[in-house]
Amino acid sequence: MSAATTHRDSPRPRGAARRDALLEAVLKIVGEVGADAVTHRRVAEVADLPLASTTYYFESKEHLLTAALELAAERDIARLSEFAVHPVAGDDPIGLAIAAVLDPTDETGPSQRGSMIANYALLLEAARRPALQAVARRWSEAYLDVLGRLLTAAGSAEPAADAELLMAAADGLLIEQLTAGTRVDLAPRLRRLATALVVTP
Amino acid sequence: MSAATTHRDSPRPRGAARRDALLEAVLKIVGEVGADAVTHRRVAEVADLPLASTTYYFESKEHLLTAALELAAERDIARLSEFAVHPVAGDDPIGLAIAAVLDPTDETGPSQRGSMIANYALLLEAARRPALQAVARRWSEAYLDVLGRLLTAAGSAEPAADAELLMAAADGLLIEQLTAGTRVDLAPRLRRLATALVVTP
DNA sequence: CGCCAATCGGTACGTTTGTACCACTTTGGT
DNA sequence: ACCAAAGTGGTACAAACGTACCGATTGGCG
Repeated sequence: MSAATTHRDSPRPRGAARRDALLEAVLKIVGEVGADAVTHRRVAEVADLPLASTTYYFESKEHLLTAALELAAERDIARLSEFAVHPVAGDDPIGLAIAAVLDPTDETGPSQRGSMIANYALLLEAARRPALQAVARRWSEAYLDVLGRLLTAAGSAEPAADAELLMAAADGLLIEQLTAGTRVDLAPRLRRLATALVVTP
Repeated sequence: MSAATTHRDSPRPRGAARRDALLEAVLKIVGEVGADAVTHRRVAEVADLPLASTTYYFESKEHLLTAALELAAERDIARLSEFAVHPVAGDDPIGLAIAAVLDPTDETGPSQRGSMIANYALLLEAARRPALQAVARRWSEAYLDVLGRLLTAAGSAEPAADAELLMAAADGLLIEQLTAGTRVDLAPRLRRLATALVVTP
């Protein structure tokens, strides 16, 4: 975070804030309008920056989308890590697992919904662009790691398999909520799944 | 009585084949390249039809995408209905449920993968376009109906909730396979989930 | 200070886009 | 056979697009 003021070999050159603002704008547009609405001009406008800044920091639109996926993934992984370092034995591990996987839903507001749409839309881009698959894998592995830990604490006989199922079910339920426009609390549903898995040998 | 008393009972207007070919082309493009690659010219080229045919059958690009989602949904619902009318008691209901939800994976080849990507990409469009949410709901309800029936036969205490979880998990696993580029048999994983749910009161 | 490279921002260019238009052919009821 | 409606396809055009270019500006280092 803290940048050395003297050495210019710092990994954060001067205009890093602009770069971040552009990626932020990409995520906003993808979530609100769609990936095909991501144009250099619109990104620059949303970020309140001149058009040329987009080509200065990203050599092509492809790189812009790739970097946006990476940002979304890294941001979510950072959020997840708070759940990973939770050694408190008193808490319900299943409840923590569900909270970890449902956390983005908690914060109300349409912006949260938009960022979730952006996450899934960009993730799906990885299905067609091999360059993004590495990011997608890191993302899911971060989830599987945290969930596997928590399910082990919950007494699962197959923590790896159960983590995969829990994550998949959460993704599926969230996507269904987004696409059908419904609004129900997913926690009880996932709790049924998690408890059923944990008691199964 | 008037001259307009022509017989319009024909269920398919004359140019329906062209309309279908255009929608087919849209699905192919969405699956192989992406939704933002769907342009009038490319659609016409893939369908081997003149450019003007796209504007003749669809008044805008938006309508084109909407109709493509509807086609994908109706096609998949038709496939599903074969599992719904399966009264054979000797079969394993859980196996049938897994087969219903994993069926598109069976057929090998990259085209199947592409159509699955197209399905999820178009489905995600419904998150932003309210006009598509009705289609998305019909689609998921068709799955929930079939799965609920099969899980009831399997002895589930909560067939509706379990059907929702099974469908969500299948979607999540399929998306993960598509985005991470992995290739494993999902049936055993889903069987663990289904059996765990069925034995849980 | 004065320098130099990074950063900035305005503008230009060739391409692609969505959509409109219009002349032509085919179709089916009378 | 006739004719309105439906279908067909070539072309046109303004707008938006990705990207290149280049002079002005900035801030740390000698």
